[in-house]
Amino acid sequence: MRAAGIIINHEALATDRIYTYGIPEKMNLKIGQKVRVPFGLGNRKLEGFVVALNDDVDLAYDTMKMKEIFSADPEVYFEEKDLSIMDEIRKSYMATYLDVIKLMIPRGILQGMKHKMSENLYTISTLAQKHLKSPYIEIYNEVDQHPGKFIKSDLVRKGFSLSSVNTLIRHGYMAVLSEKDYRYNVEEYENYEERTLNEEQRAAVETIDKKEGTYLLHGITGSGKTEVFMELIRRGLQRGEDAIVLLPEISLTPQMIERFKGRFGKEITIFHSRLSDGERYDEWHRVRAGKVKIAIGARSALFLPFKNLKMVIVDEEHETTYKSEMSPKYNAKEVARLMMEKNGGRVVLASATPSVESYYQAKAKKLTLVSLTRRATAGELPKMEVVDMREELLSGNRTIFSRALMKKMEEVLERKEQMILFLNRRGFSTFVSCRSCGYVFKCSSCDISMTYHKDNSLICHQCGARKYLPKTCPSCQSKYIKQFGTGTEKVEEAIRKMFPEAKVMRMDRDTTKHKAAYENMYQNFKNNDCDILIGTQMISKGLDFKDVTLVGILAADLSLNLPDFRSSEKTFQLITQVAGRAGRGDKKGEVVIQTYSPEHFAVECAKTHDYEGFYEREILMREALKNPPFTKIFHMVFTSEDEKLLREKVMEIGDRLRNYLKKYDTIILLGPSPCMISKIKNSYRWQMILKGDFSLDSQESIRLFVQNEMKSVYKAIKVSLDINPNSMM
DNA sequence: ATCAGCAGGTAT
DNA sequence: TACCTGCTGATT
Repeated sequence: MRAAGIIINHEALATDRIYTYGIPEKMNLKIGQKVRVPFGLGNRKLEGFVVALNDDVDLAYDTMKMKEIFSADPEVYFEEKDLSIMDEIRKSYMATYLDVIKLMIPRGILQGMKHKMSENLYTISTLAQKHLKSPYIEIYNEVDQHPGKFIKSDLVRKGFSLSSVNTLIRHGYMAVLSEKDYRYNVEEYENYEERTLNEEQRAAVETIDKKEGTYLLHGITGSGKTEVFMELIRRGLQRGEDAIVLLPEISLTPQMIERFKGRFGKEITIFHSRLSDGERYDEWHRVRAGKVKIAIGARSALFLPFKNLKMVIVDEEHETTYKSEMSPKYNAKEVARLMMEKNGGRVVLASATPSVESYYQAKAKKLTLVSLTRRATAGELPKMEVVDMREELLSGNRTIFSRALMKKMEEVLERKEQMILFLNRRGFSTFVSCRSCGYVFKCSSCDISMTYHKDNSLICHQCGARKYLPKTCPSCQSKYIKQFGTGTEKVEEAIRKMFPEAKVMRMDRDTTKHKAAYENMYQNFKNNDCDILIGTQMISKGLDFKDVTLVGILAADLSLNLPDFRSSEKTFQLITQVAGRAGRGDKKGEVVIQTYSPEHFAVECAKTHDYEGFYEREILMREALKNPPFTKIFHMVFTSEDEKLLREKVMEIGDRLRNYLKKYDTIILLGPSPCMISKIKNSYRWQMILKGDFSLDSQESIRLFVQNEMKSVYKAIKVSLDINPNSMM
């Protein structure tokens, strides 16, 4: 009998393997199909996916005991050519087979998502004399001008009566056609004008277009990287090649969408996390049907089923969002490279502030560096000023704004220009404590202090828990409760007091919860209905407004003091990116950086727009401390509600692992130790950090060792494994 | 998840 | 000896 290798859709570590099933006589089975199979002693009907056929199936298993597949879904979700990349992802990021399959299929498929059908109206014959009167004429014309665009209820919404519509259908003037309804991407945009490329941009295009490979496009803010992407895509399209542009979610602004859609029209799909499952499903099908040649989207767009994918552009490549925090914890930049190496295509990593890892690879000639050193539009790089906040304090200024920034804000308002104030922390104040006994308000289920918000509530920024701030201290009943630290809400309040007539907007997670909020704010700012925009990380990129002449970075130290080996890099990138929002039009831009550590090299180099200088300093530190790109980090986090069991078991595993690791002389183990945030949602957290030169094999054997050690407590303690995580909090 | 198999207990 | 309960381990 013919046989198939099947991955069962079942969340359990023990079932994470390929099962062998017999294929019924008449069944024509292909790789990537979803099947139903009998599983376990009770022969429960479970779903699975075909990953191997016939000769490739491991037939060591006793074929007499082999069960048969019940049925197969005709849809093919992935193909044989995808299997090698899937396996590489699985091994590189220590994921399960099922996790990787879930990457390839549109979300919702496992819940039985189907095409939505729509009952669209069409005209089929011209109106006869007796119906040439109101309201029939109006209805007929409406449908005739927009064939297939309306369903009955649309017309009712336009004020026509349902019975009149039905009359026209009954008399054979119109018909209802049941069609596949694409739930998204119907919006059209005006044609976006093609800009002529400058010398530098053209040279960049030529270099990258000439031959396949991986490129790092290092272009200062405002140097017109997007135009380079568009030209590269245009040339690829002419050769019949597909392309994907990856962007961090927050850069996927209406402005960016407008530009791409205006330029490439219907051949494009916008694929981001705010799509519903149904919308994703439809877009996935449009790609597979070949209706779409280009995808713009977040990380997950990388797995859209293009036929001839030859280019992946990763914009803002230094951003951490390309590393997934969910299993499989893949890095989209690395996966894109694997894919393009296999397909013979191009990867373009682009940034004004490349990640240290990428720049290191460029220096080591593992990828090709292409630079854009001039702003495409007239504007020059903004003038930078660093203000030492310690001196402000010494001179008696205890407000959030330095005197230099105050003066500049007044001038900008005077000149009727716009400004952006950046503070990477939402809420009103960072923490609240009792001045009498020192009690700090902490989240009851997490180990972090709660943030005060202006509606008199305390919010845990880790789990979202919320409670009202009591009038007295819960510990000593004292009334002297004080808020410390500053968030965007406090900045907004201070600004409104100082400049009551200025129009102010605040943009952070709290004010952009609603789908349209971001777009509305964006339009308001663009139309000059706002003088001062206050925001978090969210405003640090993508925004391109010509009247912004001042950017204030209120506390550059916030990211500098994080206990993370990337904190300098993060700070340099943030300052450079935010500063890049200033002076993008004809007017000159100015930037004020407020900090308590003006002498830090990340601040100094950002001030002088000196990426190279920053990199040279930073790479020395990385090497000295054996951090990436010189090593890989293998992070293990153990979580449990039982604090004592967790501590004891993890200590024990730590001892045994240290012993086990003796055979790998390049790998060192740090810990076990409690995580920085030692409790989240009532789960205690311990960690082990392994640094070194991991191969896929050593990674695998360490994973198996740890999982085996965990067997006896697999219900009480969970372990999460991550290769090169973004953060180890 | 779910079921069979088994150990170790209690009721008869 | 029959029956119950809780644990373990495997699922093609």
